[in-house]
Amino acid sequence: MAKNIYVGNLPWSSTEEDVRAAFEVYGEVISVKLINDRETGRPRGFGFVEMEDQGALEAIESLDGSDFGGRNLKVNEARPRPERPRW
DNA sequence: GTTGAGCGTT
Repeated sequence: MAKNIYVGNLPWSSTEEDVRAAFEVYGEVISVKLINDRETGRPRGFGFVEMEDQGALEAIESLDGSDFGGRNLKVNEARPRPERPRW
């Protein structure tokens, strides 16, 4: 099983591989998604990481409030998102 | 060439 993790307060110069490198220390990283502004293309400074349940909890407890790129990282379980309707 | 609370483009 896997969990979606919300990662915020990221430096604008950070990339997905940076986040993945930080998270894969605690477990298997399934996917990393950094959110950028769709209209302006600017990085929004937050993203989502998909991990196994155990590794996700370890990463949340360990990386939340920790220093990442000079910023205080914000890590939490992501909010459930509705599936795309297939109509 | 900028900015800083938050929950996503498939």
